[in-house]
Amino acid sequence: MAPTTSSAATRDRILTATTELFRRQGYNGTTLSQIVEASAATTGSIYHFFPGGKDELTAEVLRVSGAGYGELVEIVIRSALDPATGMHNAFEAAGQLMIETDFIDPCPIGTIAREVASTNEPLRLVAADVMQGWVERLAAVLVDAGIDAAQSERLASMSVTTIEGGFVMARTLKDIGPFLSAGEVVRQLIADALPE
Amino acid sequence: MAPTTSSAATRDRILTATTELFRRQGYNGTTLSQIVEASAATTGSIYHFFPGGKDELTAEVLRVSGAGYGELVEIVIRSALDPATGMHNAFEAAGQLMIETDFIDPCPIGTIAREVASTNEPLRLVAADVMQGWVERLAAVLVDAGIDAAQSERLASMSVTTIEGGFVMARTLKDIGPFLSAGEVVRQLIADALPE
DNA sequence: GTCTATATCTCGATAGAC
DNA sequence: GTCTATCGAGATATAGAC
Repeated sequence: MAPTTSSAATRDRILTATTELFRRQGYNGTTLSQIVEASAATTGSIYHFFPGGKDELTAEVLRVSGAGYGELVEIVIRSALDPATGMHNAFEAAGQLMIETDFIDPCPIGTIAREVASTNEPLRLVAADVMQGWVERLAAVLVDAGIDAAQSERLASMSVTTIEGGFVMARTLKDIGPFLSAGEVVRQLIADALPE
Repeated sequence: MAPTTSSAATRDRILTATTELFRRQGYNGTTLSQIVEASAATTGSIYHFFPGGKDELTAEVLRVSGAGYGELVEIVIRSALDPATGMHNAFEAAGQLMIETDFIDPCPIGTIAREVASTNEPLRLVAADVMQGWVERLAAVLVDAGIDAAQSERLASMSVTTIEGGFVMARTLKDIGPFLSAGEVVRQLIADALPE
């Protein structure tokens, strides 16, 4: 039972355009009219697909892009010989992306979360779900590599913390040096925890 | 040569109120009329002290509060027996503050930096100066404790990265667990680098 | 599902009296 | 230095034809 082709395409265009705008401008810095223009949709279409307006659209952007980032990072890590190397590769790839995009935010979720955490509880909860999901996903990879559950959870949490902080630093300084050197620390932390 | 009492008080009230609003709502989420109300000033006074409007006021908030945070952290670290313990104390204090304030942002600079990095180059540069200053300040403390210059710079950079990432996590999850456990990792990293 | 038109509100900024 | 009044622009959201 395939969805109507044109509807799906429009909804997707709206989500994609909004994600891209959020990466450059955050949540409060992005307006609906910018989304209308960038997605080549109309105000009517946006409210058709997201009757709750900007906040419902934002929640969906957080969920969809959050799941995408989590999946991407897991794939990068699992395709390496071990998770320490894999995490290192993930930092390298994100750093390369920042260089290539002139330091547009690789992932807007941390920015939006910090923007709305005290003022928009529904959106904060969505962001918290996404971030908790990242930690659990990473922890599962580390458990699969033979690290015990508690240590895996701590390392996974530290990894997400470092990635988020690294984005703040890189984007502000327009320099991936601190980001990559933080990635090297995380690589070592994971390597030290690996069995054998 | 003391400044006019009333003027200085008003200017300070504007800066303080704006910093507080930024901690809850970020840059784009805070309006001039909110600043007027919270500072008990008037539009005219704001433009009198900050002729460049919101952006000039924001730049000054970044500089003043950024210097304040840097000084505070240095004092906390230097008042401990060694910088590893001191850094641990700084994480504990920040965590305590987040609990007490229901997770209002302890420091809005990272949020604002990420909000404006792609859209407001003058403000991005101010934020970069502030952040670079933190790293240099922390590195100097580590050098004083006997760690070589290159290693001190890396550890200082990693510390700021971890603090910023920890703020994102704590504020989003409303849980200081990940923040404190990241602080424990940083404490260990510094302890391992200390001579003797 | 998509479109245009528009309602209602608030934004940042300015003017000019005091 | 501080005040009130207000500007023009642009915000989110809605209405109703198609």
